Amino acid sequence: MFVASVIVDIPTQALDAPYSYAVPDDMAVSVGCAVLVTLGGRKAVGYVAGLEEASAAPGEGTDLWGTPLAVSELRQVEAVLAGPFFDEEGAACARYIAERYVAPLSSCVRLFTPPGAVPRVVRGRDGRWRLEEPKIGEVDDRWVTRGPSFGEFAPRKNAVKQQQVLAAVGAGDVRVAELAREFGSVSSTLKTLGERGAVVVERRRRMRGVEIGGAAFSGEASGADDASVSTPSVAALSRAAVRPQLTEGQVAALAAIEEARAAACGRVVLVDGVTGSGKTEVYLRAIEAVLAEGRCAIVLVPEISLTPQTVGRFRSRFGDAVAVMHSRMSDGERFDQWDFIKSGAARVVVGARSALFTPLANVGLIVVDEEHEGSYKQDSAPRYQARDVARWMMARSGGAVVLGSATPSIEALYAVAKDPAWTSVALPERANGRPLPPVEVVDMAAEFASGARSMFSGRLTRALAAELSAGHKAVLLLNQRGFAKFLLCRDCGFVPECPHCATSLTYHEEGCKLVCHHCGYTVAAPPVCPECGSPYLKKFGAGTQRVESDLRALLDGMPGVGPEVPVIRMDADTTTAKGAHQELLERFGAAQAAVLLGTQMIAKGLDFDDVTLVGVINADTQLHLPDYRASERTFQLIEQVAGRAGRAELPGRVMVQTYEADSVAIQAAARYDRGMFLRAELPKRKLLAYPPYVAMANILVWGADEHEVATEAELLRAQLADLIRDTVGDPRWTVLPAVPCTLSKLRNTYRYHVVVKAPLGADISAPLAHLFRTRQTHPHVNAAVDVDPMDLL
DNA sequence: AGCACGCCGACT
DNA sequence: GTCGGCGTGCTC
Repeated sequence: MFVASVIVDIPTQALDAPYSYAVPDDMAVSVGCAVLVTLGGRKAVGYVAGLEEASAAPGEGTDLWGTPLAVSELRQVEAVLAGPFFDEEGAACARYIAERYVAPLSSCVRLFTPPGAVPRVVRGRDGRWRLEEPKIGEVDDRWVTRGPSFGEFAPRKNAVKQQQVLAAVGAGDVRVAELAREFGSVSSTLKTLGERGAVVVERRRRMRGVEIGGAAFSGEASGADDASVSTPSVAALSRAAVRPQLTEGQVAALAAIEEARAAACGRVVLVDGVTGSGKTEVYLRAIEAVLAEGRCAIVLVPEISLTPQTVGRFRSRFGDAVAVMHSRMSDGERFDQWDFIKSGAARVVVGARSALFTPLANVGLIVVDEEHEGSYKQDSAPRYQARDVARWMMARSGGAVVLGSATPSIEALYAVAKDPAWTSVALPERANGRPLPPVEVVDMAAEFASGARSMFSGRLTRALAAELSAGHKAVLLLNQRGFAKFLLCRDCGFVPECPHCATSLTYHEEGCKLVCHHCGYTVAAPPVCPECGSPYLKKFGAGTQRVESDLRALLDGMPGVGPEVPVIRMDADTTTAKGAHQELLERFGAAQAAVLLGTQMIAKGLDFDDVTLVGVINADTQLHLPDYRASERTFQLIEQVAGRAGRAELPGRVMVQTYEADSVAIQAAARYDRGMFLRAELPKRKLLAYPPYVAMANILVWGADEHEVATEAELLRAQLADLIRDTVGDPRWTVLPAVPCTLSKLRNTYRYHVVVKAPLGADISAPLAHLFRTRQTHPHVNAAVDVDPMDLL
């Protein structure tokens, strides 16, 4: 008799612990399976997190918390519904994430299941509980192949369709759907041919989002240099594609990675390489070595840089052994990739943070590219940091972690300095030997003082003219945060705000509307001030649309440039459609001289040889965000965007327009001087007790009634302070007062927060987990913990 | 979350 | 004397 620890899939704090169920002897259950159980008076889906032989002490078992239970009194697992989705290691990982990030166990377990592939328990209109079939499953295509008498069968002269079909099949297997598309209805033709034995129609598993026989990336229009590779065998890997000569730095990086892998204890190698230094080639070689040992590898990439080009680089080296996993894929596509990985045919998974949880066996290396990126932190429960989970996984399974970045996070740099398990290797030079482009800082305050009113400084204008007239390309970054256009009454200072969020509304030229960028609330722009009736409502700031039209006007009047030079705008508005992102980039790539104007999304990953000028229109807008990471982000942004210029033969240049020309973040970025930045930033962090010098957590409290929210936040603060005093008793722990968040109101909910700090290395999660497990939940006010928060907004 | 158990007011 | 309001509390 076995006892199963089941995590019930009901998202409630009160049920968020494993429950024990007896497994009938004739039932085949393994860890990771979805099962049907009865809980209270209802049926529920649960996941098996552990299996134990009914204990030696007769009639007794224990749950994961050690509570003894009489086996004879346990309810039975009623059915196995699906899976297994994970193994013992996966179950341990879910438990780790639940504890570390103070998240519901059920939400952590769900990380491992492909969405839509598990049946759900729902209540019918008759009030009864019943099982609803999964919406997602495998799909088949019908294929036509040559039959035993394919060669002999000769259709009659007037049987045109038969001839067409036979010709098509002769060139290779085809799908029935494809034949039908080309030749119209083919069902009777296929029936006849099938009866004669000329063809055979069979069902084959279809892999959604993957073109047949090839390795094209799905979800986007096919990439410019799409992989045309279909060599699956790992034996063939070493002879695949172009293998460039390695630089000295790359050789050193590989050696460090090999050493870390040999140690087999979750060591971390930070590949600290400037843009274009060939970090990807290092990853590829390291993965080759991992595969040669019979182990597998995961490559994590930030959501936005997961493009066909990125995937193509891995496919061209590892062929069909590459699986892809990211959030823009449909549930069907994810299911197919998940199943493909489960089958054991995939050896490398490339994907966003969720790729950590695919059923890839025997992972020996996890690469986290652009390690500093914020998208590795999930912003809903479980709020895990993929970089840190990767490290936990590799420590458990005896693998290694490779972090790559041109602008490593301060946390990573600190760990390299302090933790012997971390090493770093610098790739200080671009692989092609080109120098990094010089960065000029343009002091916009000085420009303004000298009478210039354009958002394009004289120097940027001259640089644009020079580069574009020479047939080169330019990339202009508009740092939208805090720069969007808003209305301001010159008489009373009134700024229209969103009624649901504590933010000013953004003015949109198109349709003369005011739009909230958080909740989408839209109103017509008022002709006069709603507060005082003044007609002097001034439009402040500049959105991408306005910058685009100003830039257009500027280029049109520019000698040697003119209207033929396209301006391609890339922001949230122009990239909503599926594939629009890719299409815009292709247009930019195909053009002669052109300007790409965009928001943050253009800062990384794009790689065009003929970009010679990068301009940052407004470098300092996010410098003013009230967040402790503001300087770090500004520094990183400038360094990243500068790397877009001069990647090939043509030399590049970078211009950074700013009103804070003297700020350290900007000056240091302009000199590519990380040391200078850190020497200014680290003492501030230390003095104010921010990471990397402390462990930090943020308790978010939100609800519809501001007073209730404030009261609950204060209650939590007091409870936590007491708990820490009683259980930890370390005066270095601090619980800051409950205060409104910077975004104090969002989508009609009021938001407060409580910041907790603990000494480095302390288990900051423990008291938080204890508090959240035992506290009485408030009926109208929600609370959530964010451990290692990315920001405190 | 959902359901039972439970202890007080208006109905057959 | 019973039906039913929804206020705590438990669910392997």
